[in-house]
Amino acid sequence: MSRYDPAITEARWQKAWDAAGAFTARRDETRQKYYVLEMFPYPSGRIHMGHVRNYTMGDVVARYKSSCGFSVLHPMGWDAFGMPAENAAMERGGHPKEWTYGNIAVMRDQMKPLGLSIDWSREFATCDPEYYGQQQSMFIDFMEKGLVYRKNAVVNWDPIDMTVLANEQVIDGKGWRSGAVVERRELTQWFFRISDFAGELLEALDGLNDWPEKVRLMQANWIGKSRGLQFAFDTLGAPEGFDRLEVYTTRPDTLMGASFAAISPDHPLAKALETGDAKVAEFVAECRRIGTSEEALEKAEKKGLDTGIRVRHPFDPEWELPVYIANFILMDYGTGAIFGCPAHDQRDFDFATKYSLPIPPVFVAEGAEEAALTEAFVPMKSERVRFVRGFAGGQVQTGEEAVNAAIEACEARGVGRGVTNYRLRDWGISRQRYWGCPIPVVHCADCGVVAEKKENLPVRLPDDVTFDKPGNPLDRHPTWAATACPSCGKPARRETDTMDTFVDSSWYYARFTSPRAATPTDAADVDYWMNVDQYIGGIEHAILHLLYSRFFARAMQICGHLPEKAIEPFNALFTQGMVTHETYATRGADGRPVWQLPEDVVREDAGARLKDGTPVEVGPSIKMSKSKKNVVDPMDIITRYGADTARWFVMSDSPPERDVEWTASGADATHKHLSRVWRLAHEVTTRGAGNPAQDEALLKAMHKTIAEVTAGIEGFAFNKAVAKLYEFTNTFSKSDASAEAKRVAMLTMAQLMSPMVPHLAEDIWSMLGGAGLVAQAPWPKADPAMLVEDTVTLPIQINGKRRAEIVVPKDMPPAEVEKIALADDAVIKFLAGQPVKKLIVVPGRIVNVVV
RNA sequence: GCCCGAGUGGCGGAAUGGUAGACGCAGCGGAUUCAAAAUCCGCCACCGCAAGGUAUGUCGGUUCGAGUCCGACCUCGGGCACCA
Repeated sequence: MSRYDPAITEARWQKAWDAAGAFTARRDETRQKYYVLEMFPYPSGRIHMGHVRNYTMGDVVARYKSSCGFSVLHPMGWDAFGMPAENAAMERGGHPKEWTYGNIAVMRDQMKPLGLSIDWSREFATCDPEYYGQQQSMFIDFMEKGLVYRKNAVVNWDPIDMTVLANEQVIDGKGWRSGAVVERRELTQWFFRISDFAGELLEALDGLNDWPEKVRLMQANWIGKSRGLQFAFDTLGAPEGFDRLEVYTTRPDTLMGASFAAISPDHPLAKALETGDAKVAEFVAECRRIGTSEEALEKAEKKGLDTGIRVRHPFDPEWELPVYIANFILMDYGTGAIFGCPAHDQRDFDFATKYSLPIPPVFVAEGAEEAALTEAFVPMKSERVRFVRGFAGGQVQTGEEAVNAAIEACEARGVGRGVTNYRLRDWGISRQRYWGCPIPVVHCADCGVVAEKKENLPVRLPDDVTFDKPGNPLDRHPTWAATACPSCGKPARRETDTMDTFVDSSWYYARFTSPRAATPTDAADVDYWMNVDQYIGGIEHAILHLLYSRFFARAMQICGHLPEKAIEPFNALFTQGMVTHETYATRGADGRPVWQLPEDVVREDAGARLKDGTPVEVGPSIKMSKSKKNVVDPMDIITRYGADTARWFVMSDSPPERDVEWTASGADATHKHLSRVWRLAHEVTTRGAGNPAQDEALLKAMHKTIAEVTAGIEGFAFNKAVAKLYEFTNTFSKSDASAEAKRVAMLTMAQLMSPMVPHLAEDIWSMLGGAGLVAQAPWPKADPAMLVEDTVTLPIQINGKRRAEIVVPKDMPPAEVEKIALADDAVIKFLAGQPVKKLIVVPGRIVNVVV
């Protein structure tokens, strides 16, 4: 055979790995463990390029670490609950369970040919009753530890379909199917007390040194610690029970610039006014049509309604401020009520301008005079400003100093108290949907809300459900909810809400350490395998999934399911970029976009069309997603060229943290390169003696490549590792070194390539007589003696511009380098006799002559 | 709107504050071939005949020296708590 045939070869090596049990993770106390995990996939139907990229990256790390002698755990599972399964059932009939397990079977079959070094014996899906039953058991533990509670919270309500909508299902304020204007509606829901951990989750970020700085920053901002003043206004003309209005402000130093107070439409006072005042009721109803997302709220036009109620300024009983209901005040942050200082907050400024309220400045720029404002003056808190209506601290101070002084001054006068607030809200986990983990509690008329007994777990989802009408099938199931109260035994009703799918993904990493255990985790296994040493996933999970997992690990530790060391479950995090693709859409009858698959679109110079000629709108290249249909099927590449080509391709070129735009070109070239390497290896077996005088040069290049590829893999710069391997391929190809040197060099190259293209590497390894499997061979080490160069080429700059270069011995003293540089013909020419003002010699780097 | 990123040849990208464009793709030229495929060799930022000049989204700044550091802006992307 003189050609590389992946179709045969890849299957053969996969069998060989299986036979050797190469990827079965074993608790081996004699070896250091390494747990590498990629964020597990949602079984959407077929694998896409993002999966190939993600899992190949993890595989490179897993195979590399294994070669370095670690006992590696590299598992795979399925994040299998969620809305799309129910949507599919509604659209196409069938059952979410069949749809989900069918997708899993397809995707598993697609992933296996990739040759990933996964321990498939640990596979599970979060919709397996064995998994969600353990989750229910932990929910009950959390209840016992006071980590769970119920309260009212708002949801998007579709008044036509009579169902709760996810934010994604609300488009321009309307339900995606019914088109009805969506309302905010309150429901009693289950919450995890993540906000109790706000301070700890924030502080512990400092210890996550192997997380990207940007993720830590995003999480810190999300948690949003602030120091401020909470105080109460006395009200005038408010309904009974609302004599005082509690507000929270992070800028108490601007209290003398207050011009109004504002409350959230969801504030109890707004609700009290709503019943007796048609205008308030109408305005509040309008506010409730904005939807529940913070984005929608912030983007909506800022509006308010004067309630007629007034509050007294705490420092001046004669000074009255109007109380507005304003659509931009969040009930979930602070007290749901604020005072507005338009001079120093742009949003308040716009509001005051709109409703003709006064705009008294509190401070001006240092050295400036008080003047009418055309926009809010909002300096950095660290900037010094001159207070013209201050009441605390010196006249000139920074915002920060003023805030602290104001809190002290207010506390001294008995106006409120300094409090630390967090933006982080408790985690609402109730979903009014079928395809999720049932919340294991029972509602009893006598006993109230009671946890299910653990021996009755799992509370299984019923199979006989229908999706022909909107709403929660569990709610309308004739018998499922009927049960006996675990406490008194009387007839009672099950909770019909299921859990947020983020719960499922908040502990799967721990379950992988003992996936069949009869308890959520097994002490010996979590102790050996935790933490995840390297976690890899999309940047889109930077906040929610990762924060929830950090919370969950703490909660599990409290309940005895994780050791203390695992409260930060991910030692190192790598956020890969996304695979993006252009989007294609035609227009539906209602004018809404109808997304089209790339494979159905014919791209033309002027635009794009469907195969039947329908014009297609081409949208920007964005994250591949099922909902936008801008997905490309990697299986085409695998069947045509083999898995190694797909793997090498996604590791080349783009740095892993950067988004990569998928284009069809390039796969062919990748395949050519791999064939070339194989051919070069094959030639080694047939060539003549060669020229031993060239051996050293080839082996030096080999050791340099070992160092560079190792550094590339360690540093998650796979694209650079690949580039260095290309370079070495060229060097190898041109070298006429001896047969033995070439054999050694090629064996090493196969090893260095093996994390990326394991099948090809095995083939070359066995062809050249390598011992055993390359997958189990120890990683090569670069010989430092072979990396040393004797001379160095120094560029010479004149006034920062490169004009010449000199070759000097590596360790030449700077004084001698200076002499040689100044004696250089090109340098003399460019200096043209001008005196040298300064001469900078950076040893081994550069010479700069300043004239 | 708020928080976080990214922007370098025709394209993907490389570059501890030290020769901008490694490596790859595409393109061009050549060898081989009856011809092709495959393979191999060479060229390849822009302007300029050249000397040389201009170039890392834009505008400023720090520095002997800036793609890299600082400030402002522009564009694109991610997240915004019920998409996963």
